[in-house]
Amino acid sequence: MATEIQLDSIDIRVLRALQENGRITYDELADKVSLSSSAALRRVKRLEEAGVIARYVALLKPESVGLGLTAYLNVRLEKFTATHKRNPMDSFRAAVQTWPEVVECSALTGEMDYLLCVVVADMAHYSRFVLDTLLSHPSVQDCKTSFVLDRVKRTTALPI
Amino acid sequence: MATEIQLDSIDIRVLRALQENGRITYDELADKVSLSSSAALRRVKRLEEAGVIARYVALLKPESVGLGLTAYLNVRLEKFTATHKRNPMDSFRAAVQTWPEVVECSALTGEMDYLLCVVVADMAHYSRFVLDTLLSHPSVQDCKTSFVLDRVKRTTALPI
DNA sequence: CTTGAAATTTTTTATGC
DNA sequence: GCATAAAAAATTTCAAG
Repeated sequence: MATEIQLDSIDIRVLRALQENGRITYDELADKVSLSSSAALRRVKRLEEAGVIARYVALLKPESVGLGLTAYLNVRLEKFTATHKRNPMDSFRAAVQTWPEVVECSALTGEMDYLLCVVVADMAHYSRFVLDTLLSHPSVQDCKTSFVLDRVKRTTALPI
Repeated sequence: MATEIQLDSIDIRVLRALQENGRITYDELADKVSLSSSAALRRVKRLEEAGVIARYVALLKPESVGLGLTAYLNVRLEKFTATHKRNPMDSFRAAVQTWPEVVECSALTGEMDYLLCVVVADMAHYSRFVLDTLLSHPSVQDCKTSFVLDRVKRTTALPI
């Protein structure tokens, strides 16, 4: 799972194909990488076991499940002082995991501490999230929002 | 593919399961949503045809394919003037599609025009991307980078 | 130590109820 | 919606390079 493994050019082609289509059959995959289907299977299993392939997922179209608004939020946390029972960072990170609207959260270099990507139904939902959830959290000092006007590119495929 | 379809509570549970595991078998899925496997299949096919399920993909662990550095870049484009042969916006959007390092690109509200998420091997690779590719593009005026220190949360699962 | 062909098991898909 | 059956795919086995 955690061990670094050596990837040859066939592995890379297998991974590219699976990033493109996670449900490709071993016959099709074998064709693409010029191997037999059993050899293709063995490659895939090895990559799964080594943790190179983390998981397989279905990707949904946000609008078709009623999620029409995406926003990026730069969040700044409170400084850690003796008055706090708990480290604001730990507290915030734990909270983020429980907020379903947050689909991405990264700690960043620069002035703002965290960048969040939030997916919601509409502006009313967004407003409720920021006021009742995010800014109500004791670790959060302030945030700045940018709304997504247009998703120009979005891929889960890593550049390999 | 584009038509809005009505989703009932079983559809939602099917979608949740598939966002979790895109390779779940229809038997397992049927169990989870308390349906027969053929009924589960029909639900999934309907959701695929309606475009609710966009695709199935494998997700890779970035570090295991040698991609250790992620950055968010706020990009500002040149204003459109008569000197330009082409609208900078169109030109930039087309270019972004061809840059494999860019895994996300969104047009945003606010001062900066675009937010890019860029995945690279290391700082040398990042530097080359910014200097030789991004800033060399005629449509790009300037950019500000924030590096990802830690991915606190990252999910492809939409909050349904 | 990896491959590929064939055999076997499991899953997917179509059909009738 | 379900159960069954046929087709397809995944997985195992095993002989060979």
